[in-house]
Amino acid sequence: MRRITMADVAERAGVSKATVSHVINETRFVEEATKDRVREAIRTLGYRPNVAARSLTTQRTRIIGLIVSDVTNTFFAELMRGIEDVLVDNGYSLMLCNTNEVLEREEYYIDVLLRQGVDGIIAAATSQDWDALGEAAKLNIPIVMLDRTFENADSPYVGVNNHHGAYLGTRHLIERGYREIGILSGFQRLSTMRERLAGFEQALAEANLPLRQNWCIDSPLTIVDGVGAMQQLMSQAERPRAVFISNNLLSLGALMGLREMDLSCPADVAIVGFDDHPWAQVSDPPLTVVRQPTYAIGETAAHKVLKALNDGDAEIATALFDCQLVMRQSC
Amino acid sequence: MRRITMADVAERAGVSKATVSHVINETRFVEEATKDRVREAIRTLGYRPNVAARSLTTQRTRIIGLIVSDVTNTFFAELMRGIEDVLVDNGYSLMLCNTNEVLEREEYYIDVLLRQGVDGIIAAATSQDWDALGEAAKLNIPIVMLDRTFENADSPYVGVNNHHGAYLGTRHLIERGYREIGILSGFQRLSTMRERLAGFEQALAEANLPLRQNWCIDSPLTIVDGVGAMQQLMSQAERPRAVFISNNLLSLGALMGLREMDLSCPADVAIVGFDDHPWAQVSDPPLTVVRQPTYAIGETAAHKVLKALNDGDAEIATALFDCQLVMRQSC
DNA sequence: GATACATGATTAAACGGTTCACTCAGCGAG
DNA sequence: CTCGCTGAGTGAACCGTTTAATCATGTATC
Repeated sequence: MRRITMADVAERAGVSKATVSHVINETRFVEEATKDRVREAIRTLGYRPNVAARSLTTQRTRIIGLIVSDVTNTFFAELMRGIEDVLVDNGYSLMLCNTNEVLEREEYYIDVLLRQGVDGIIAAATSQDWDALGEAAKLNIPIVMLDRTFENADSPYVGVNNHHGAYLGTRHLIERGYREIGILSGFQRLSTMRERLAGFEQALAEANLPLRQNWCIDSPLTIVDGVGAMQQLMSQAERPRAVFISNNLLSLGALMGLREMDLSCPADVAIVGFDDHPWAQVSDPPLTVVRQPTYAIGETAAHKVLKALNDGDAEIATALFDCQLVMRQSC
Repeated sequence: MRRITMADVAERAGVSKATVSHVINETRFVEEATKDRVREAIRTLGYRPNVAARSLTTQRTRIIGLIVSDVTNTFFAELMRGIEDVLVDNGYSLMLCNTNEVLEREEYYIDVLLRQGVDGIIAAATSQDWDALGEAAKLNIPIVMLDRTFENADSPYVGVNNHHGAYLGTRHLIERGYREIGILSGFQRLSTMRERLAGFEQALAEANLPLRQNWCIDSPLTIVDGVGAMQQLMSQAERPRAVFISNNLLSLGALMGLREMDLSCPADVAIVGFDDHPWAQVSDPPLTVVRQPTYAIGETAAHKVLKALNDGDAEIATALFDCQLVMRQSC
C-alpha cells in the first residue's frame, strides 16, 4: 500500500499542495470552508506528514540529541525524564546517545547527530574540550552542557553548585566529630568531580584538617570500581573514620565493599554520598547524601535549548542549582 | 556558512553526484583513483551526508523507536542499554519515548514515530490492544514487544517466563516454611503482572495453601504506591507472614512502608521480589529476588527488529528467557 | 470604465540525496 | 569493418514537503 502523500490529500480536497501545507501549518489564511475540506481529506485518507521531506526543506528536524554517559544511573535517568517531559510538551523528539563514558563513542554519536540534523544538543559530555562538540558548535547548533562542563565551553551549562555541595557534605562529617576523612572521587577530567574534590578540600582546610593523599581515591564511575576503591581505602594501615563519596554509583559500590570486608557503617567508617537515590533510604545504613534537584535540572536544560532555538540571538545563561543535605544514618 | 552538499563534493572531485553517492555507499564499482579523489574531497570539505534527504528517497531512516514506560526504573534502563548497544553496532539510532504508563502519551508517541518514519519499533507498551500499535503494523513497520505483550499481538515478543519466575519465588517462600503468603502486584492489564500472579497462585495451589483475596494487592507500579500497598497489606487484622512482590519499584516501596510501620523484614514479614537491582544487595535486608537477564533481553529485542528489517519475510520468533532466583536475606 | 488593491489560492522551484537508464570509449570476434 | 559487449561514469527523474512568486477574481476608488 502506497504511502499517502500531500498530493493525495490535495487532490481529494480539490486544492493544491500549497494550500494543504498552509492548512496544516497555519502559515497563511485559508478560508474556513477550504480548510474543512482539507481536514476532512486528511482524516479520511489517514494522511501523516513525512518529516524527512519536511526537514529537507525547512532545515529543521524538531529532534534534540541527548548525550549521557550512563542511562542506568538513576541520576541520568531522572535528568532524561525532566528533559523529555518538556520536549514532548513542545513537540520535540529525543534521540538518545549513551556513551558509557567512552570518548570514541561520544564522537561517533555527535557525528550521527549532525548527519541526523538535530536542532540542538544537550550533553553530559565525557569529552573535556571542544574537539568533539566543536563540530556542532561550528554549525551553529545550540548546545547545552548538562551536569558537567569544561574550560572555554561557551555554551550554557545547567548543573549544581558542586563545590558547595561537597563542602556541605564534608562539613557535616566534620560537625559530627569526624577528623580522619577521606574521599572517593571519579575521573578528575570531569568538572563535577574536580569541583566536588575542591569543595571537600575547602571544608577540610577550614577545619584545619589535613588532606591525606592516600585517602583521596579516584576511580571510574561504576559500582564495581566503587567496591575496589572503598576496599583500597580501607585496607590501608591507617584508615579514615569517614568518607565523602562523590557519586552515587561509587556510594553503592562502597557499601558493597564494606560488607565484603565485614566493616560496618557508620561504626567503622561514616559515609556521606553525592546524589540521592530512592534505594538510599532503605540501604543498610540509610545513606546521608547531598541531593541534587535532578528532575528540575533536566527540565531547565531542555528549556534552554528550546529557548536558544526560538529566539536565536538571545544570550542563554548558565543555571546553577543548589544542593541539599539529606541526613540519614550513615554518619 | 552554507552546508556542504554532495554537489560540492562532486564538483571538487571532478565527478558527478552519482559517483560520489556510489563511493559513499559502495553501491557500484568505482575505480580506485576516482574513489580516492572523492574521499579526499569529502575529507577536506568536511562533508556530512544529510540523512533527511537520504531517507526521503530510500524510505528508510535507520532510526528505531523505543517505547518504555519508565526510564528511571533500572529495569528499563538496563533494557535500553542492551538495545542501544546493538543498535549502534549496526548503525541505527534510537528515538526514546517514555510513556510514564499513560496511554495517551503512548498513542501520541506512536504517531510521532510514524511521522518520523522510524524503521522499526520496540515497545514495552502500556496499551493492551492493537489500537495504538496497529497503525504501525498496518504500515508494515516491524514491531517487537518488549517485556510485555497482549492478546492477539502477532508481533514477536521478548521477555521472560514470568509465570515460572513468580512460581519459583513463591515456592522458595513455601520451602522456607512460610504458609501465610500474600502478593503485591501491579496493573492486571499488563501481561507480566497477570502471568506473575498466575505463577504465584500455582505455587500456592500446589502446596495446598489458600489464596486469600485480601492478601492480593494490586497497585500502580511506583515506589509511593508500593509504600501504600504494603501498608494496606500489613495493617489488616490478620496479616501474611510473607509477601511475593511482582515489581522492583513496589519492592522498594514495600521496604519503605515496613520501615514506617516499624515492622522488620524478615522477622515480621518475609519478602521475595521480582527484578534484581544493584541496591538490593545493600538494602536492609538484602533482598531475595527473582532476576531477569535484563541486558540480554534488550539485546535480543534489538536483534529481532534488525532481523525483521534485513530479511523482511523471515518469521521472527518470540524469545522467552528464564528467570533465576537470587537468594539473599529477606526470607 | 479604468485603476488599484485585497483576498484566496496556485505554480514551480528548491531541499539533498539515490538510482535507473543511458553514454562513451575500448576491445575482441566474426 | 562492423557489431556487440564490457567497464566506468554521467544525467536526470524522483522522493514529499515548504515557500516565494504569481495569478485570478472581486471590490473599492476615482
